Amino acid sequence: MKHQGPKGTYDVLPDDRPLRSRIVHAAARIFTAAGYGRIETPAFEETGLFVRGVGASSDVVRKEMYTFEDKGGRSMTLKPEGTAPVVRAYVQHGMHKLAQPVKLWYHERMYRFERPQAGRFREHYQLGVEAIGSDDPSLDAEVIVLLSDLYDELEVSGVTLRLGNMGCPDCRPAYLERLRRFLDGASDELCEDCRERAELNPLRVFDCKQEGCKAVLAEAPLLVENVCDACGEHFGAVKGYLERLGRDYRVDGTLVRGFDYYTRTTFEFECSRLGAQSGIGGGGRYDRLVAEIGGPDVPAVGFGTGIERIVLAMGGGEKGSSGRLQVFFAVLDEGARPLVVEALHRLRRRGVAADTDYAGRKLKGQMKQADRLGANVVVIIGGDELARGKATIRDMKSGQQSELPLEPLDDLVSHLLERVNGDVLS
RNA sequence: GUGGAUGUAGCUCAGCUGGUAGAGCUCCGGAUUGUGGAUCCGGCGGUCGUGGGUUCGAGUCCCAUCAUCCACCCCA
Repeated sequence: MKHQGPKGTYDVLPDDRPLRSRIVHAAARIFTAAGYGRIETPAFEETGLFVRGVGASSDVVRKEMYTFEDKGGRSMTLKPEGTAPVVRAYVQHGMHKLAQPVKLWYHERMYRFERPQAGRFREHYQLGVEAIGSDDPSLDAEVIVLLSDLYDELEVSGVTLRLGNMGCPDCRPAYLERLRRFLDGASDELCEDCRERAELNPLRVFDCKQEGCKAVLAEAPLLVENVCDACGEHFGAVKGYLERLGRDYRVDGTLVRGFDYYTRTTFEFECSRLGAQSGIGGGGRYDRLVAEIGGPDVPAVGFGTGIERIVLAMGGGEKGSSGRLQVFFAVLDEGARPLVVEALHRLRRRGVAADTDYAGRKLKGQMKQADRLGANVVVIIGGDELARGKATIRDMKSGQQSELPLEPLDDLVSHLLERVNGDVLS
């Protein structure tokens, strides 16, 4: 093959559309009902936005960004995640002067330079929301329930929710110090990776799957249990709201998310139907991020969820037909084509899906094509019809046929419009 | 960046211990001088991922390379 799509990318073909549209429409409806307005941000941003926002120590920034220099010598990066760009837009457009919180949702492509595998791509789509300008715990719950509602609406089964608490700049450093001391004490029993993690980003050791490390970590102090009173109370309130809304969750002290900006509530939805990449969506509170990138010191909370993973969890394989045709013109005599071209145009302008044969098929082939396209009505114009100034109208469901005059075209078009409108209503 | 598996027709795949490529589906046509979804028949379609090597001969064996998939890592 001469060319193929870049590694880790894929094409969305017409038959993939119905399922994807259903997902995005469900999200739009659910987010809109909760007062979220849609925002779109550029495909790329200044590299510095992600370095400062996502964090220089995160894997995403260290080795997964699509970074390039533009013709003006500026370093740009294809966005690897959705929160930093939205926050940048919030600051740039002075949204802190609007009524708070400002609620935004997005549907965007993200880019990360990773080795592809099941449910992981170099270009992927995410749906997400960001609620900026409030630290009310009910907003944390709102955001979590919004995502949970989306999965419910789409009937994604096998989804579970894990909750964590990252604390705040007042209490986390003390905990990290304590964890580091604990890890130092047990460093003989840790794997090489974990000893390295203990230095760089100690929380990451909780991700380790090595049995030896897991045994050690079972005894480790957990951040959820060592936050300050304010963070503890906030977390308690979030849990209370979730319970009131009837959402099951599991508090998981080992839940660690990949971005550095999280504070207090973090959460992750996992789906048993996914494979190794079991996370289907997640997010959390990021009370320091807006200030970090140069905006006012306002708290915020949000999530992102991957379209590909939702598709996978929904069974992915089921493809729908990309569209249903209403009227098909079977042309047997090229003399009829000018008339057909005009009739098609008029029907289409009225919103009727109409098509004809362009491949020189015989009548049988054209009927087959009409059937494939799901046409309700076929208008047959052959030599006979043309000579008599008539068109044969065939109802594809009943097989019944009748004739109509070809001229005036207005009458033929009105008749067809009436017919398909009837079909739509029935 | 690391490990494993796999690369044959547009799609899904067969091809035994090396002898020069097949099926099903799709598409087009015929059986039905101008009528769809069923059946039967026929046709189109492949430098067997690529490049070397071994051999009289390689889809089949060896090496390299590329790609895809799965897993690690990390995340959606």
